[in-house]
Amino acid sequence: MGRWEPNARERLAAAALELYSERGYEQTTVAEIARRAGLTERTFFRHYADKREVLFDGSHALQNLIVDAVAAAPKSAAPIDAVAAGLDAASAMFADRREFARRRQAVVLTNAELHERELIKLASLSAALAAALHRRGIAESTASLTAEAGIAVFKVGFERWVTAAEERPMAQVMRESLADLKAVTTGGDAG
Amino acid sequence: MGRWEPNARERLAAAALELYSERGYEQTTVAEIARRAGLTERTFFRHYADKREVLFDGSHALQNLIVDAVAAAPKSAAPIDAVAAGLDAASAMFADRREFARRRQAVVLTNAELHERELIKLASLSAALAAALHRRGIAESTASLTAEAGIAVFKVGFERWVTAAEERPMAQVMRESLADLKAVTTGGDAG
DNA sequence: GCGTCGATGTCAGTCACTGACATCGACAGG
DNA sequence: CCTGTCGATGTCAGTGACTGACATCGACGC
Repeated sequence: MGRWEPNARERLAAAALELYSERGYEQTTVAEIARRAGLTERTFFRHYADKREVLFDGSHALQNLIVDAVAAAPKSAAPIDAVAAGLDAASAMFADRREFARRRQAVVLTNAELHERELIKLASLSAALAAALHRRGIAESTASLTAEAGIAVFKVGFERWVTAAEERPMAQVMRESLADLKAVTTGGDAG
Repeated sequence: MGRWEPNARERLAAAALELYSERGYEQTTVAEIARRAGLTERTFFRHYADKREVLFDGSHALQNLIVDAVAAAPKSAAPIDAVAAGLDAASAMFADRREFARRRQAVVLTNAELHERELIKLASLSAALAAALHRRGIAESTASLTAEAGIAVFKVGFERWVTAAEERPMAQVMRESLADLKAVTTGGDAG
């Protein structure tokens, strides 16, 4: 063991979410986050590239999960169905974290800088998704479009899932949202 | 006339795009932009909220244009067709600005902060689009999904239009992209 | 016991951004 | 013609995010 308490990174992430919730993102200084975690400002920046990134530690894992699920989908599956498999995998990750997701989302959506960061994480996810589809033999431009559509479903589905009055399985909400997209793009009625 | 050269705002925007292109966004200080425009750093921040915003002056006009076109679409038009009308209006705005759009896009996509800002502008556009669809009687959640799908088409279509070898009307590229989305969401073949 | 290593601390510096106050030509009213 | 207001700009001092250089010190291998 080192000279210090373990899990510095996790302590920083927890302290940041607390403080951003309590008094708002802008009203929180990095020095305060570090102090609450028992560390210094400089150490914060050794763990996280900036003040926003501390809320997005899990995004890389989520991306890998989705990409792997897309790659693992049966060869016969249509592009949109491979994407659906990715959404299922993502849903599994969030299954027992709805309360956490809700708290975090409340913070992210009330601050423009954090929202921007969320959006670029989703753009990165979209690019990775497009690459995974391309590896399945889909033309690049079509793959990008399919990926963007998948992210659109994810965004709307996530929003529906997080704000729903009664708790429902995220996978089910995602499938509904995907069905709505299909309905809406074919000119049919979705709701 | 005032004591100063007119069009301070435009001069700042031009100077910023030049400097960001020449030496990169991060290597450019706001003081340098202001100096090239014959102004001071403080004045820059009176015209633009931050160093990124100076490249996004037209986004509000674009949003209004699209929202108005959606509102003006025939009542009988399906949601997705109202969105298509919005994309047509957007295409008209860019008709004679392909070179400018290309230069600007090159800068925006090579810097993460600028890319983030672009994404949140598109998110704002998506929200406005959803609201316009909602005003047409579409259920809120369906409106959001349709709007997100429309933005996905816009993103991919814009990318195709800007990077295409031969110049083609943006409206045509957008309609192709929308057709591809429809094909892909119904499991058909798009390319 | 000793030297290396890795996580942290300390400190000084740059730059984005802000608030308070000063400047000064244009313009309106007298 | 004088004068007071106004709006765009300038000046200056400050805060806070973020960085580079260097110091510290327990763990661990030898």
